Amino acid sequence: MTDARPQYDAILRFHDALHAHYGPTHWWPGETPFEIAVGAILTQNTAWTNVERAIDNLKAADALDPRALLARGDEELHELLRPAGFFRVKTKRLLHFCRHLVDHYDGDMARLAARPMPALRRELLALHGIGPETADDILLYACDKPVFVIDAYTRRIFSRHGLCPPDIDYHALQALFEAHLPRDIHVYGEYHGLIVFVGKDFCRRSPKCDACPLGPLLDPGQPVLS
DNA sequence: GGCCAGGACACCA
DNA sequence: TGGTGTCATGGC
Repeated sequence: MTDARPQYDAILRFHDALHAHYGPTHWWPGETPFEIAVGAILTQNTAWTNVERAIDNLKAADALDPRALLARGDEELHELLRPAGFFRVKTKRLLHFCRHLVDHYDGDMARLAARPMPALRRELLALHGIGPETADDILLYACDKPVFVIDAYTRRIFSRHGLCPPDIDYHALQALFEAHLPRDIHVYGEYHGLIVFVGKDFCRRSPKCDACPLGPLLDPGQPVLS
Protein backbone atom coordinates (compact mmCIF):
# COMPACT_ATOMS: atom_id res chain seq x y z
CA MET A 1 0.00 0.00 0.00
CA THR A 2 2.89 2.31 -0.78
CA ASP A 3 1.73 5.88 -0.83
CA ALA A 4 3.56 8.96 -2.08
CA ARG A 5 1.53 11.36 0.06
CA PRO A 6 3.51 13.20 2.72
CA GLN A 7 1.44 11.60 5.47
CA TYR A 8 2.79 8.18 4.49
CA ASP A 9 3.59 7.05 7.98
CA ALA A 10 4.27 4.29 10.44
CA ILE A 11 0.89 2.62 9.99
CA LEU A 12 1.40 2.37 6.24
CA ARG A 13 5.07 1.37 6.54
CA PHE A 14 4.17 -1.42 8.94
CA HIS A 15 1.46 -2.63 6.61
CA ASP A 16 3.85 -2.71 3.66
CA ALA A 17 6.54 -4.53 5.64
CA LEU A 18 4.07 -7.17 6.83
CA HIS A 19 2.48 -7.59 3.41
CA ALA A 20 5.91 -8.02 1.82
CA HIS A 21 6.69 -10.74 4.36
CA TYR A 22 3.41 -12.65 4.46
CA GLY A 23 1.57 -11.75 1.28
CA PRO A 24 -2.24 -11.98 1.33
CA THR A 25 -3.60 -13.54 4.53
CA HIS A 26 -7.22 -14.01 3.38
CA TRP A 27 -8.21 -13.41 6.99
CA TRP A 28 -10.71 -14.29 8.70
CA PRO A 29 -11.06 -18.10 8.62
CA GLY A 30 -14.67 -19.20 8.25
CA GLU A 31 -16.95 -20.42 5.49
CA THR A 32 -20.05 -18.38 6.36
CA PRO A 33 -20.83 -15.11 8.18
CA PHE A 34 -22.39 -17.09 11.02
CA GLU A 35 -19.29 -19.25 11.40
CA ILE A 36 -17.20 -16.07 11.52
CA ALA A 37 -19.42 -14.64 14.26
CA VAL A 38 -19.15 -17.88 16.24
CA GLY A 39 -15.37 -17.82 15.86
CA ALA A 40 -15.28 -14.20 17.05
CA ILE A 41 -17.03 -15.15 20.28
CA LEU A 42 -15.07 -18.34 20.85
CA THR A 43 -11.65 -16.75 20.29
CA GLN A 44 -12.02 -14.36 23.21
CA ASN A 45 -8.72 -14.64 25.11
CA THR A 46 -8.08 -17.99 23.44
CA ALA A 47 -5.63 -19.40 20.90
CA TRP A 48 -7.25 -19.96 17.52
CA THR A 49 -6.16 -23.62 17.36
CA ASN A 50 -8.46 -24.31 20.31
CA VAL A 51 -11.30 -22.43 18.64
CA GLU A 52 -10.93 -24.55 15.50
CA ARG A 53 -11.50 -27.70 17.52
CA ALA A 54 -14.72 -26.34 18.97
CA ILE A 55 -15.98 -25.19 15.56
CA ASP A 56 -15.14 -28.61 14.12
CA ASN A 57 -17.17 -30.15 16.94
CA LEU A 58 -20.14 -27.93 16.10
CA LYS A 59 -19.91 -28.88 12.43
CA ALA A 60 -19.64 -32.58 13.22
CA ALA A 61 -22.72 -32.29 15.45
CA ASP A 62 -24.57 -30.37 12.73
CA ALA A 63 -24.94 -27.52 15.20
CA LEU A 64 -23.27 -24.62 13.37
CA ASP A 65 -26.54 -22.82 12.84
CA PRO A 66 -28.35 -20.39 15.15
CA ARG A 67 -31.55 -22.43 15.54
CA ALA A 68 -29.64 -25.70 15.84
CA LEU A 69 -27.51 -24.18 18.61
CA LEU A 70 -30.56 -22.90 20.46
CA ALA A 71 -32.11 -26.35 20.27
CA ARG A 72 -29.17 -28.03 22.02
CA GLY A 73 -28.98 -28.35 25.76
CA ASP A 74 -26.33 -26.52 27.75
CA GLU A 75 -24.64 -29.77 28.70
CA GLU A 76 -24.19 -30.82 25.09
CA LEU A 77 -22.88 -27.38 24.10
CA HIS A 78 -20.45 -27.44 27.02
CA GLU A 79 -18.95 -30.62 25.63
CA LEU A 80 -18.81 -29.33 22.06
CA LEU A 81 -17.24 -26.01 23.10
CA ARG A 82 -14.94 -27.41 25.78
CA PRO A 83 -11.75 -27.24 23.65
CA ALA A 84 -12.18 -23.46 23.25
CA GLY A 85 -11.86 -22.93 27.02
CA PHE A 86 -14.19 -20.85 29.20
CA PHE A 87 -16.85 -23.15 27.78
CA ARG A 88 -19.58 -22.22 30.25
CA VAL A 89 -19.38 -18.48 29.64
CA LYS A 90 -18.91 -18.96 25.91
CA THR A 91 -21.95 -21.21 25.70
CA LYS A 92 -23.99 -18.49 27.37
CA ARG A 93 -22.59 -15.75 25.10
CA LEU A 94 -23.12 -17.79 21.96
CA LEU A 95 -26.72 -18.55 22.92
CA HIS A 96 -27.39 -14.87 23.63
CA PHE A 97 -26.15 -13.97 20.17
CA CYS A 98 -28.19 -16.74 18.51
CA ARG A 99 -31.32 -15.75 20.43
CA HIS A 100 -30.95 -12.17 19.21
CA LEU A 101 -30.25 -13.27 15.62
CA VAL A 102 -33.27 -15.55 15.50
CA ASP A 103 -35.67 -13.23 17.30
CA HIS A 104 -34.82 -10.09 15.29
CA TYR A 105 -33.44 -11.33 11.97
CA ASP A 106 -34.99 -14.75 11.46
CA GLY A 107 -31.54 -16.23 12.08
CA ASP A 108 -30.20 -14.58 8.94
CA MET A 109 -26.79 -12.88 9.15
CA ALA A 110 -27.45 -11.03 5.89
CA ARG A 111 -30.46 -9.32 7.44
CA LEU A 112 -28.38 -8.39 10.47
CA ALA A 113 -25.67 -7.00 8.18
CA ALA A 114 -28.26 -4.91 6.35
CA ARG A 115 -28.70 -2.76 9.45
CA PRO A 116 -26.91 0.60 9.14
CA MET A 117 -23.91 1.69 11.10
CA PRO A 118 -23.33 2.86 13.76
CA ALA A 119 -26.64 1.53 15.08
CA LEU A 120 -25.58 -2.04 14.32
CA ARG A 121 -22.39 -1.66 16.34
CA ARG A 122 -24.33 -0.31 19.31
CA GLU A 123 -26.77 -3.19 18.97
CA LEU A 124 -23.99 -5.80 19.09
CA LEU A 125 -22.27 -4.10 22.02
CA ALA A 126 -25.53 -4.23 23.96
CA LEU A 127 -25.51 -8.04 23.76
CA HIS A 128 -24.09 -9.86 26.77
CA GLY A 129 -20.58 -11.12 26.07
CA ILE A 130 -19.90 -8.97 23.02
CA GLY A 131 -17.35 -6.24 23.68
CA PRO A 132 -15.60 -3.87 21.28
CA GLU A 133 -13.22 -6.37 19.69
CA THR A 134 -15.78 -9.13 19.23
CA ALA A 135 -18.30 -6.66 17.82
CA ASP A 136 -15.76 -5.30 15.36
CA ASP A 137 -14.68 -8.80 14.27
CA ILE A 138 -18.32 -9.55 13.45
CA LEU A 139 -18.91 -6.18 11.79
CA LEU A 140 -15.84 -6.30 9.56
CA TYR A 141 -15.58 -9.96 8.63
CA ALA A 142 -19.19 -11.14 8.80
CA CYS A 143 -21.10 -7.94 7.95
CA ASP A 144 -18.66 -6.15 5.60
CA LYS A 145 -18.68 -2.97 7.66
CA PRO A 146 -15.55 -0.77 7.49
CA VAL A 147 -14.33 -0.89 11.09
CA PHE A 148 -10.72 -1.60 12.05
CA VAL A 149 -10.31 -4.37 14.63
CA ILE A 150 -7.96 -3.72 17.55
CA ASP A 151 -6.68 -6.68 19.49
CA ALA A 152 -4.00 -7.45 22.05
CA TYR A 153 -1.43 -7.95 19.27
CA THR A 154 -2.17 -4.54 17.75
CA ARG A 155 -1.71 -2.76 21.05
CA ARG A 156 1.38 -4.78 21.92
CA ILE A 157 3.14 -4.40 18.57
CA PHE A 158 2.52 -0.70 18.18
CA SER A 159 3.33 0.17 21.77
CA ARG A 160 6.54 -1.90 21.73
CA HIS A 161 7.64 0.06 18.70
CA GLY A 162 6.99 3.26 20.59
CA LEU A 163 4.12 4.26 18.34
CA CYS A 164 1.39 4.48 20.98
CA PRO A 165 1.11 4.16 24.76
CA PRO A 166 0.75 0.51 25.92
CA ASP A 167 -2.54 1.24 27.67
CA ILE A 168 -4.07 3.21 24.81
CA ASP A 169 -7.86 3.13 24.73
CA TYR A 170 -9.45 0.73 22.21
CA HIS A 171 -11.32 3.41 20.31
CA ALA A 172 -8.38 5.83 20.34
CA LEU A 173 -6.13 3.28 18.63
CA GLN A 174 -8.94 2.27 16.28
CA ALA A 175 -9.41 5.93 15.30
CA LEU A 176 -5.69 6.20 14.53
CA PHE A 177 -5.79 3.28 12.12
CA GLU A 178 -8.98 4.43 10.48
CA ALA A 179 -7.57 7.93 10.04
CA HIS A 180 -4.41 6.65 8.33
CA LEU A 181 -5.85 3.95 6.08
CA PRO A 182 -8.19 3.91 3.09
CA ARG A 183 -11.74 3.21 4.29
CA ASP A 184 -11.83 -0.24 2.69
CA ILE A 185 -12.99 -3.51 4.25
CA HIS A 186 -10.34 -5.49 2.37
CA VAL A 187 -7.53 -3.23 3.57
CA TYR A 188 -8.84 -3.36 7.15
CA GLY A 189 -9.34 -7.11 7.06
CA GLU A 190 -5.96 -7.91 5.55
CA TYR A 191 -4.09 -5.56 7.87
CA HIS A 192 -5.67 -7.12 10.93
CA GLY A 193 -4.80 -10.55 9.51
CA LEU A 194 -1.18 -9.47 9.06
CA ILE A 195 -1.09 -8.24 12.66
CA VAL A 196 -2.42 -11.59 13.88
CA PHE A 197 0.22 -13.43 11.84
CA VAL A 198 3.17 -11.35 13.03
CA GLY A 199 1.78 -11.31 16.56
CA LYS A 200 1.66 -15.09 16.71
CA ASP A 201 5.05 -15.53 15.07
CA PHE A 202 7.08 -12.81 16.77
CA CYS A 203 5.20 -10.73 19.33
CA ARG A 204 4.00 -12.99 22.11
CA ARG A 205 4.74 -11.99 25.68
CA SER A 206 8.23 -13.36 25.09
CA PRO A 207 8.92 -11.58 21.80
CA LYS A 208 11.22 -12.95 19.11
CA CYS A 209 12.29 -9.66 17.59
CA ASP A 210 15.42 -10.89 15.81
CA ALA A 211 13.69 -12.13 12.66
CA CYS A 212 10.60 -9.93 12.89
CA PRO A 213 9.69 -8.36 9.53
CA LEU A 214 9.02 -5.10 11.36
CA GLY A 215 12.68 -4.86 12.28
CA PRO A 216 14.18 -3.84 15.63
CA LEU A 217 12.10 -2.03 18.20
CA LEU A 218 12.24 1.72 17.95
CA ASP A 219 13.42 3.84 20.83
CA PRO A 220 10.26 4.04 23.00
CA GLY A 221 10.30 7.65 24.19
CA GLN A 222 7.45 9.83 23.06
CA PRO A 223 4.82 7.92 21.07
CA VAL A 224 4.96 8.78 17.37
CA LEU A 225 1.23 8.48 16.87
CA SER A 226 -1.10 10.69 18.80
C1' DG B 1 4.65 -28.33 35.77
C1' DG B 2 4.16 -23.60 34.74
C1' DC B 3 3.23 -20.06 31.58
C1' DC B 4 0.49 -18.19 28.15
C1' DA B 5 -3.29 -17.17 24.66
C1' DG B 6 -6.79 -12.38 19.43
C1' DG B 7 -11.88 -10.65 25.89
C1' DA B 8 -15.62 -9.54 28.61
C1' DC B 9 -17.87 -8.91 32.77
C1' DA B 10 -18.83 -8.76 37.85
C1' DC B 11 -17.54 -6.84 41.88
C1' DC B 12 -15.52 -3.65 45.02
C1' DA B 13 -13.54 0.58 46.92
C1' DT C 1 -13.87 5.20 37.44
C1' DG C 2 -10.19 2.10 37.92
C1' DG C 3 -8.24 -2.12 39.69
C1' DT C 4 -8.76 -7.03 40.45
C1' DG C 5 -10.72 -11.65 40.08
C1' DT C 6 -13.02 -15.07 37.23
C1' DC C 7 -13.83 -17.94 33.45
C1' DA C 8 -10.75 -23.17 31.27
C1' DT C 9 -8.51 -25.63 27.63
C1' DG C 10 -4.39 -27.05 25.05
C1' DG C 11 0.38 -26.07 23.20
C1' DC C 12 5.02 -25.31 24.26
